[in-house]
Amino acid sequence: MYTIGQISDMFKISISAIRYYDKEGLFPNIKRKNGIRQFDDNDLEALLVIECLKKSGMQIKEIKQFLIWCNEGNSTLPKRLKMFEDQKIKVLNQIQELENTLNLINFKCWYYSESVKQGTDEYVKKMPVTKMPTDIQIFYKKAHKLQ
Amino acid sequence: MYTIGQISDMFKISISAIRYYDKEGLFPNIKRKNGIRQFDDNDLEALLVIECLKKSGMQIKEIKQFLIWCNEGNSTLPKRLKMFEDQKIKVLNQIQELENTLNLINFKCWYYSESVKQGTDEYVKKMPVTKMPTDIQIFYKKAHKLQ
DNA sequence: GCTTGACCTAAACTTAGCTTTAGGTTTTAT
DNA sequence: ATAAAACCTAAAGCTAAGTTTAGGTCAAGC
Repeated sequence: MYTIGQISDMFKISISAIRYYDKEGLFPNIKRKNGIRQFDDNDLEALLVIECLKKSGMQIKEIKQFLIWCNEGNSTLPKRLKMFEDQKIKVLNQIQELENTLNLINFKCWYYSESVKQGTDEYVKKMPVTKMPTDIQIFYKKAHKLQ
Repeated sequence: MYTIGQISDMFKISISAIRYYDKEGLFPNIKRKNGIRQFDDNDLEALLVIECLKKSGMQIKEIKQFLIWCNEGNSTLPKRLKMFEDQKIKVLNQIQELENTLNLINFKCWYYSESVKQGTDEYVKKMPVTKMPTDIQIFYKKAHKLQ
């Protein structure tokens, strides 16, 4: 059994945030003694999943629904499966989007490191695609829909 | 030259959002005719970068700073380079975190697809690590700091 | 016995990034 | 010439995910 302060230290989540999660229904079965929350291993496990789902961009309302399903027993297993399958697709899309973003950032890193070397960006700005490094060319053509 | 409505269609960004970006200083040099905004190719280019930086999690205040630097000429080239280099690291970290999240989601997908097959999760819950599929084992050991 | 520290609640406040509303001007089409 | 469509501003409103504040309870150590 852990107090809210111990949980806060373990997970590096502020006490007020944990109370907020509880208020929003993320610990549907938490025990209390004299009004004081007592977190057990189930609650730790729940918090692990909560952190994961939050990082994947899921909202607290949706996470709450999942925890309600967990409490309803085997009849909700297909719903829980579908939730994770849907979330998997969302995370894969997020990774893809970040990789596209990374390509533009890499292009800008190259652009500015060349410009800094020369003290001006006027030559880099005018540089023909064929004179750029190969990996930069690939991005540049994609972004500008050339060739 | 484009009107705000055309920009909105091109970028699939709401008109009110574009006005908000302008109010926040993301188009420091935009032209007006009779009070009506006239977006030129520089503004299109800026909006491309704005979208990219937003997707990478950068706040509008910081993006504004970048656009101010762009207007200040060559003396700010090193600052702009550093900004993109820092942002690159942040994006790489975000991708790493999403991949960790994906591992837990994959574990849960496996867990629930087995449970759905059996109509209950009691056997999957008790399953020894050595009986899990190899890719699932790898995650499980990592997450539970076994072996 | 009293003070300190850890816990509690309810409610107000905060922040970012917009959207909505209300009222007004300009452009375009008929 | 006029009506509709597209533009404008300023200010208020919204949402999520907390944080802060104010006031109170409870257990432990001195």
